[in-house]
Amino acid sequence: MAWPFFVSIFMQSRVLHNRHAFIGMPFGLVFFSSFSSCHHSTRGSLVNGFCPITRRLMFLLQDFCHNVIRVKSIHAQIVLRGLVQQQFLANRLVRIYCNLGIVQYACHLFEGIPLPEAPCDSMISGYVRNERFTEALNLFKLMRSSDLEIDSYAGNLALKACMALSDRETGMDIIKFLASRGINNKFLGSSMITFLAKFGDINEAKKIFDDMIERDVVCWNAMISGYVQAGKFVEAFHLFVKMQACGISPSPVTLASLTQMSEGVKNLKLGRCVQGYALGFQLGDDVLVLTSLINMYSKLGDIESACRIFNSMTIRTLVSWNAMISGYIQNGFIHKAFGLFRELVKDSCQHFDSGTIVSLLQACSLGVDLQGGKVIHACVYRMGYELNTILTTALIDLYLKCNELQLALRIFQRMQDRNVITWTTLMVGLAQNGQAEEALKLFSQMQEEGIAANSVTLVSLIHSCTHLGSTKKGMIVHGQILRRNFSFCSVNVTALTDMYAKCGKIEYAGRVLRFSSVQKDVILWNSLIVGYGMNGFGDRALAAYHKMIEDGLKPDESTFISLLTACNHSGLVKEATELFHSMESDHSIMPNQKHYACFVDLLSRAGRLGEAEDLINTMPFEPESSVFEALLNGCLVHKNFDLGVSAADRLLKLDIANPGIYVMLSNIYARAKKWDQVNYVRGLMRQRGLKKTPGYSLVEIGGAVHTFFAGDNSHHRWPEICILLDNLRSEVEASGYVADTSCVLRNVDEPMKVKLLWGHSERLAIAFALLSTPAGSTIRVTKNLRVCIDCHNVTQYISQIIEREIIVRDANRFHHFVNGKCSCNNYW
DNA sequence: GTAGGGTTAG
Repeated sequence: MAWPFFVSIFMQSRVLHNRHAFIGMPFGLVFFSSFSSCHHSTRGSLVNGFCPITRRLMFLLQDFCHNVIRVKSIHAQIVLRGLVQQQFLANRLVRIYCNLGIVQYACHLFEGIPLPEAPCDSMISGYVRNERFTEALNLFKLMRSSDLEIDSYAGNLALKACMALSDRETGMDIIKFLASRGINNKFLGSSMITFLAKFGDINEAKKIFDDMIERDVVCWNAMISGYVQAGKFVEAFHLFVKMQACGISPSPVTLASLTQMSEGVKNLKLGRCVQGYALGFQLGDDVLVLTSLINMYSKLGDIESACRIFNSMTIRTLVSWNAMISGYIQNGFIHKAFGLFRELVKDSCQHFDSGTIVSLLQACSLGVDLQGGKVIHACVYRMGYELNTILTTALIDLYLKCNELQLALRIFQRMQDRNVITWTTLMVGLAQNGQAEEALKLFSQMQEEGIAANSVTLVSLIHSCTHLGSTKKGMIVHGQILRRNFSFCSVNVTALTDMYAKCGKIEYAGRVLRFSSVQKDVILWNSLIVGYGMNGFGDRALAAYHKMIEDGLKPDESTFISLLTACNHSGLVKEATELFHSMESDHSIMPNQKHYACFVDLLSRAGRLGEAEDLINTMPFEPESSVFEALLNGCLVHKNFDLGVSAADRLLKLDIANPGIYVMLSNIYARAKKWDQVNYVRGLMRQRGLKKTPGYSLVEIGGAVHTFFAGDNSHHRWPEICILLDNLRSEVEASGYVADTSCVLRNVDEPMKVKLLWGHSERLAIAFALLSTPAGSTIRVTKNLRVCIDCHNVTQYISQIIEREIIVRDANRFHHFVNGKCSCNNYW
């Protein structure tokens, strides 16, 4: 609705611009020439020299700079009066649009003005403010190549853009360029310190800091903050002390850095000390300090202190309100957050900005509150904020979290101005809604539009590849990570390790780790342990655990989940029992519900149902449904009817809406051939509106992922698949395979059971892979549920007959079939 | 309207 309006303004501005050139607008030209010849610092005094209309427009812009609709109408007046060429007005408009987060308006306005007079500085600042760093750098390059006047202002902003883009090279180039122009003031010094600190060159930064002849409080702050960002809290604190010894008193910014430090070390006591310092330095009522304290307290979970500070504040900025609102949200007080918002708007009659709305939208996302989100969405439109990229991205995120895919896509398609984060949000959301393939397609589309992926984008893409079981696509993303220099980032390396391990290429996972210089943290080790476990290498998982301890790292709760699962898959009951007991005695980690569920799963799969039951009865807290689920599953495998039924009974009291329980219970009855009970349980499921998750298998051929459901004849090569499966069936039967129909838990005759087995999705996927890949190549299939015992048997035979390696990843482990055998040894 | 800094989307 607002976009065509702007286009019309834009068109007019171009027309006027041309007219301007020929006819000349008296006021515009007079003031324009007086501006271009005068020095920056004298501009302010000229404001009063403007004609009354210009002056009035300028004041109006100032007064209504937060109201998009009013700004647009003032903009229209400026255009109609032919004043758009006036540098002062254009400058202010560009700045206001950028502040409102509507960069494209500013951009069009900017492009309509010939370069020498264009408000380059404001535009560069607007780009940086809106995180459009590439555009900022491009403009800076343009300024350089057009030989425009460049001072430390634009230079510093360009340097900031380089920091955000992790582009060290360009940054160093800019520093050299500024030096060659003789620009070397304290502004640049501080920026350089920040720049080098951001790139981990904290020692280089310290050198510059030490070499500076005159150091003001800003320089000290830059250095202290550099240390805080680098996690060097001791050095930061020493510098803080030294600064005072040099006779420089801390500024509000210094104290803000110190509160961040308390946040970094997660030390509430230190935070309280900083608050004490603030009082000592007469900064106890500074907005900046108090706001950062609110932030620190709410991040550390002390919402009462945050609240107390907020209530005591005599002056509050919008940022303070936003910090408090977001603090409430982070601590789960959603209603209080909305209450505060109401207070802000109604009682205090203050304006709110996109930041406020973003926090509220986040609250809706967390609580999956679609209704609340829609109200805010309407509000966004009423305020004219629909073109703000951050806000719209938050809306897309909300709709995706509420599973409203269509709404999210519609907003995305209508968006004029999409950045990396917008694209990434959509990719993550699609993957979470089970559309990983769409997410990957979106990546190519994003690249076509010339938007560069960042580290978060790449991590989300790797997750999608993992989900699809596609190493081919994963390797393309891996290439991007190497090319874009993200291989030092432990999150990326962890995602890669996880992807290779979960796609059955455990040797690649090991190689990624060997060749990366990344500092291994617990999460990275955990992902490797999970990988080994899933691939059936319980011994290697244990070895990795011991190596990790040797390296001096402390295992965490997930380490033990990964280890217990690994032992479970490899049948290492003794080792698991030892680990489970060592948790508390050696590492002071109390086993939680998940640990108990894992251990019960392991015991009951190993047939030690009595021990599992005893363990549950001696648990120090009430067991959750996951614990009984593990026991129930064990009962199903080991055909313990009575214990199974009683476990299901307790389970249904805890979790009545979990379809998995009904399926397991009906399977237990089916095993005992109690078909009446089976029908009763199935009827109960239907009655309660619960649906069983359908099983499916995926196979990737030439970059395309093919999905098969059981008995699914919709694939375009279905006739060939049928023929191939028939042939395979006679061959495996000739080799001695006998169908094990125990897993077909339906009341049908034997031949029908066998027929159903041959329709299982993994067999269809394997047959299709055989049709579409060259002889001798490895076949990889991914299944969402567990592979059944008969499919497991038959795949062993198939691997022998066709002389191929077949890798099947199911819901929780890997099966490598080679020469008629499976790596997992034991199918439970 | 320049550096250091408090809130906000992945």
